[in-house]
Amino acid sequence: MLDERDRRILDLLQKDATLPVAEVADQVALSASACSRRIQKLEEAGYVERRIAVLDRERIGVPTTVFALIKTAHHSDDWIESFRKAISDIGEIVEAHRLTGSYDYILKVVLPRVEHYDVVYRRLVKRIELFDVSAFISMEILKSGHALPVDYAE
Amino acid sequence: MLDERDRRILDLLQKDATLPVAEVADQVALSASACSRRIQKLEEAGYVERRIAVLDRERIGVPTTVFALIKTAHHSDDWIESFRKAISDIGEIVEAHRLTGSYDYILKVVLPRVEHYDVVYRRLVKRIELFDVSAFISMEILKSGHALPVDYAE
DNA sequence: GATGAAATAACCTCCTG
DNA sequence: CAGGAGGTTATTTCATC
Repeated sequence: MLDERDRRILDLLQKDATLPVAEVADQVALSASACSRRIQKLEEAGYVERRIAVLDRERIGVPTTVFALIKTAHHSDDWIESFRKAISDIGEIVEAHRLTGSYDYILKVVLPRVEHYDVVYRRLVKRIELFDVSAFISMEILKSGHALPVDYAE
Repeated sequence: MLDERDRRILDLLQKDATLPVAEVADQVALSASACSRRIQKLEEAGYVERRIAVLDRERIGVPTTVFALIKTAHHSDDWIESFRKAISDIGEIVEAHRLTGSYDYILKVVLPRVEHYDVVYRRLVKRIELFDVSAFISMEILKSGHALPVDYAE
């Protein structure tokens, strides 16, 4: 369903959505009108989830990243519900996955500084019981991709 | 430097950058022109890093997420350089951090399906020596935030 | 210094050839 | 696919507070 041009278009837009259609058209060797049509099709088909502004971590006051790996003994529906709610309420937790293996959950937490992790940790354990939480502080971001590989898209 | 309106504007745009200025203006009780000016100021001041299209993981063919936690014995400049290069080259690795603590690195990997993790793993260990790699498969995304908390911004 | 209203400019989209 | 008209949206100007 998608050809190389479509993938290229998606890749360009996921890196910079402010690109004028005319410029995208240039880069994929297409006329502006044809390119505009393709972009519309791609959006209608749901390839583009949404368009967002990526804020600057430094400027926005949360330059620090901590990953929290969580083990829990509780797996009741009630507990899970409370946990979900807590995750959703705490803004510093920007990403959360339920895992397989020796840890049950991973949280990505953004903070003004490392010491602030304690505040978030307390806010979390006040609401739910956790068996074990290991915090890993990010010292350096090697790749901060909002970009997905487009090679598998069809 | 920022007031409540500015934070609100940033929050709206980081959730949906397609919002017409007029609508953002409405939500913060401002005229379109005043709002447009504020957005410009915010961009000039560097609060907005960029604007991007977020692609649909399912549609784009990489619905599966795996977190790889890595320990390494090597810390020479050469090794680090090779590691960086590998990370940067492998598209399935969408995020990478250098950590403190019992693990040295964390990678977020996106894949067409779990079995494909092996392909990425082999591609990585072919290029660099790793002491230990633990893979944690995401069974469920509880929060997939591209959104930062704006409360700390000033 | 920041606002709102109106004028201007830029852009996208649709239509025609 | 190229070119241009028409409509929509954003930006700039200007007067005002």
